[in-house]
Amino acid sequence: MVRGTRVIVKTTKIPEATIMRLAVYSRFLEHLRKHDTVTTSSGTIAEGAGVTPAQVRKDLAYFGEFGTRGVGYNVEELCGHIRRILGLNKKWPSVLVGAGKLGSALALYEGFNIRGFHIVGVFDVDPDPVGNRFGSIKVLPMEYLDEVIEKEQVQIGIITVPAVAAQDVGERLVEAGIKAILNFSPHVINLPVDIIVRHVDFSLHLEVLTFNLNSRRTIK
Amino acid sequence: MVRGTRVIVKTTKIPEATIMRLAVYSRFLEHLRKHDTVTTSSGTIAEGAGVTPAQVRKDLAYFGEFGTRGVGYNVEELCGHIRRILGLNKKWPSVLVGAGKLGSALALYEGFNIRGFHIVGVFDVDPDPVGNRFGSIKVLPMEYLDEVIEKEQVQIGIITVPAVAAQDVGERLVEAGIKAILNFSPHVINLPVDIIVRHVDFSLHLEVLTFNLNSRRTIK
DNA sequence: GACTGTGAAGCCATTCACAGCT
DNA sequence: AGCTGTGAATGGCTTCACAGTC
Repeated sequence: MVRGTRVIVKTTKIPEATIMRLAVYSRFLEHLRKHDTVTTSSGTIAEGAGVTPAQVRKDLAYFGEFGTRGVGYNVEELCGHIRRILGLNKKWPSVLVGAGKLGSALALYEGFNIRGFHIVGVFDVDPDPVGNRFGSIKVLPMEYLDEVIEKEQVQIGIITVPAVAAQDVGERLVEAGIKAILNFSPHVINLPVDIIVRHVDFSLHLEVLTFNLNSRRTIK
Repeated sequence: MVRGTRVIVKTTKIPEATIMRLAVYSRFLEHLRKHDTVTTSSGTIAEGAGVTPAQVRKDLAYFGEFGTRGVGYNVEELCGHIRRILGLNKKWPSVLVGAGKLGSALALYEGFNIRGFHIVGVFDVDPDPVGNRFGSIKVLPMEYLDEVIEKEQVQIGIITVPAVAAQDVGERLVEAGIKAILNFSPHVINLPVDIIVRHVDFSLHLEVLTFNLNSRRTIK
């Protein structure tokens, strides 16, 4: 124990799976809100999120007591709580590196902007797409990376370059001051431990499907 | 116990996380193979995949003994084994429903075709994009779904429609004989238990990032 | 000496079951 | 009666540590 430390560190480690589910709950709650539902229950949320009611309650319990016993949860209120927990009450400007097919789709993808993430810069090493425009954003050469990141206070970087370039781009982003990275390339990247990195690889999920299709047929 | 049953069901449940990691290992092994590496070790694979050596060995142990004690693994051989386990030795034709930005990016994404998945049909309910072409594939109206699925023996469906349409499209795919679904829409879908469904939602991952950025700053 | 394969231990997440509130 | 919040129990995944092999 460090003497004199006044900061109370929440020692309860929250499972990452819980965070992911909270995000799913928030989606479902927004859906309910749109349909003017005022009150809901752990059972209803569970069904909408594809989990068990006990799971919903446990997940929420990590952060406080948001419901009323015997009654349930106020949709509007719970939705707000979860959004605040996830940090969705703030704006999160981000930069995207890799202006290929996937990159352009993500840059234009409405789903991102809707939820508080907006891409303030798209970059590419390859001079070819530079100068092109994706919606209102134009693709810039890598030289402008530091400038944009500092000016717009960007903390999040999205990588959509081919596998071979991923590691380099990751390091480049860290140099430029990025704190968290979403890596869509099919290559694992190694960065300092204080950088939050998440690897999102579609084909990985496809391979889980083929594994299951395969073994299911074998067993039958 | 059912009398007379001769089928030996492998009771060892394999963790889904193991399958996902095997897919990552196979990527790294292919990378090694390209660089003409003949032999490797659990330590090297672990580093390339961002896990521990023990984890690599445990994962492989579910399926057999592929290495040589004191020596390591033959890259070519292990790669083949894993590919066979995941079912990647076969072709997996698939259909994609939802010809929006994300759908078109995925249909054109080289990463898919490379690994044995190829999209044999792109569909959309909205008549607008129908008739457009994504590379060599043209977007068809939903009426042709059953025909294509049967003719091409398709088992995998990819959903890239907006949230509101996801459930309907899922049911439609199941009707048409699809056995496994990759759902890219931001809405959980409920389908019969014998259908394998995986939900891939980018913004979920972004929200994990913002949660971490948020709580990190609070603790500091 | 190096590295795999594996039972056992440890750890973490989910589920259960019930007390507590409305 | 209905539904939340939670300690306890369960189950499952990961890590450890070492015997076995080259």
